[in-house]
Amino acid sequence: MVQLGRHFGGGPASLSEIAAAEDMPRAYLEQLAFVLRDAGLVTSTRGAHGGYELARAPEAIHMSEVLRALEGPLAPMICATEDDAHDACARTSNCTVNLLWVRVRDAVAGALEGVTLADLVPQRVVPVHGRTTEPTPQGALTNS
Amino acid sequence: MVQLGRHFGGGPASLSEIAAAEDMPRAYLEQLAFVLRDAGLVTSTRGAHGGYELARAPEAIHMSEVLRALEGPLAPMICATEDDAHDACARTSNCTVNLLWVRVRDAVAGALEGVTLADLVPQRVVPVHGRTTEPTPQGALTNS
DNA sequence: CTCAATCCCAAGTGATCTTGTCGGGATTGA
DNA sequence: TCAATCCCGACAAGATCACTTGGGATTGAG
Repeated sequence: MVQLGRHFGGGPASLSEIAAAEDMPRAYLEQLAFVLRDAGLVTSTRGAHGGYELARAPEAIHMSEVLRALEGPLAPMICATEDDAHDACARTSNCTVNLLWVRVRDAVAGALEGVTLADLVPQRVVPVHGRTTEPTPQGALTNS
Repeated sequence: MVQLGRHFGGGPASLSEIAAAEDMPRAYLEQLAFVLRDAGLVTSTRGAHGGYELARAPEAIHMSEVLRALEGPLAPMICATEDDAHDACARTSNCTVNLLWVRVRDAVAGALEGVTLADLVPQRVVPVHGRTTEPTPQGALTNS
């Protein structure tokens, strides 16, 4: 799913393109794209030559956002949701394990926060003038 | 599930007791208990007054072990399993997201490693003579 | 010895989640 | 107008999770 992100970084792309490149069903990608759009991570242009585009530079998109958008609030367990309405679990009072989950959750959040989309874009050799696969239009892709 | 662990720390307990205390179905607890036993985390004594007991002191049992035993190798995604037979995902070659999952996995493992069963046992007031809530048994919980 | 309490174990069930599929719109550039 | 594209809701197969069923085997107490 997040494979989507990889493909961005270049211009706007239609779902059909992406579907072909990732060989995933187009209809499924649509679903994900809507969610990402609602989350403000991608922008869409409709009509004949429409498609999706990143809303921000890849370096500015933390994977935590993407994951939260796609999979909901990242809680390893109910009773450790991020918006602390944490009386979801009836056992809450006598359940000390909560502490564990919260810690795990924070660890995950931290790891996710530390990775941006840019980190996951495979380096398509920056164009000196060879132009092999993909131009890399604007200043993305600086770090590993 | 892991609630089991909480109840140990005292003497050996029969499943019926634990089931009553946690109000969970006894039969289900059995399943979990077997797994924990196979993993060497608890020992069992059969027969009339049998029951389960921790195999080690609570401070010596990392939650990572418990979780691994109960839920299998902790991989946030297939393609990031712990035993690095990591060509489970057909897309592996062109999939850079793997890096992300590995990082998340390590973060989780770290968090789990840093918490022992003792940290999750609600303090049944250790007999010194004052202490109400949290005696912190021995040098656990030093870091955040 | 007998019996009940307990652990041992495999297989099955039902709800929920994940991963998609389908079908039909709405919007836009050519 | 027409085709390409996004938009959206509802459905379905498969896996997974939490739990149940139905039997054993082992042991201490009477």
